[in-house]
Amino acid sequence: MFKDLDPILHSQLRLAVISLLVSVKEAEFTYLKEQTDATSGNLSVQLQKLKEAGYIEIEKKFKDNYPQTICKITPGGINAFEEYVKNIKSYLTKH
Amino acid sequence: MFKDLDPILHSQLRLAVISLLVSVKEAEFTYLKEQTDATSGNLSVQLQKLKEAGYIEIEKKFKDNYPQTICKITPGGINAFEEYVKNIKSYLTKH
DNA sequence: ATATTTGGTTTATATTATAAACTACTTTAC
DNA sequence: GTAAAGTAGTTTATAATATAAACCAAATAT
Repeated sequence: MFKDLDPILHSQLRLAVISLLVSVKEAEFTYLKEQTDATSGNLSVQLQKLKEAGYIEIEKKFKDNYPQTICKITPGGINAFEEYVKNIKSYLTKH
Repeated sequence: MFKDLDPILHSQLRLAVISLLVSVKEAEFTYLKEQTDATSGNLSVQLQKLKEAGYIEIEKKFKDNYPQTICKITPGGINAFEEYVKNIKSYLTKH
């Protein structure tokens, strides 16, 4: 009846991040922070978790002398997102 | 861009319970436990939280000598569910 | 030069979710 | 009639999460 929801994605911030990365494919830390309205600390922690889960890759560079963190979604991340979307729909309609 | 998700409903078990109660209007503890595949302890705790939030009402009776817990959704619960459904959709499509 | 800003990370704390243990009673089997 | 197993939960303890606060290193502005 109810499909299990991937706990990695069942988190407001992590879901928002993946939702963004699914379309843009690549985004800066600051862009994600802006779009999700998260605090830096929270975003930093949640990005690490998405990375540990293999859902995103994180690349650290420098841009105009400042550190720059770039995030990209992986095929596993895309897949997990699509699964999640499919599964949560079982909760959203009346039974 | 992303709407905030009611933390009371952004929980797999509580969302499942509300999803059920939205259609059936009234259900026993044991029925909810069966349908959601939850442990008794977890269900008990989450029902209390839904009650504290004013999303459900809980009535305790006896049926055939056994204790019976009946749950009903409130107008506030219905409203919160509909809001939640609307809001989570902002996460589920590509941006 | 020192104060502030940028772009983060780490650590500590509060909140949640889950599981395990327990309560209270009933039914069934001996 | 009493011991064992089952019903219907609640409470408590533990693990997992989210959030905030503090911190770091370097750059820029005053």
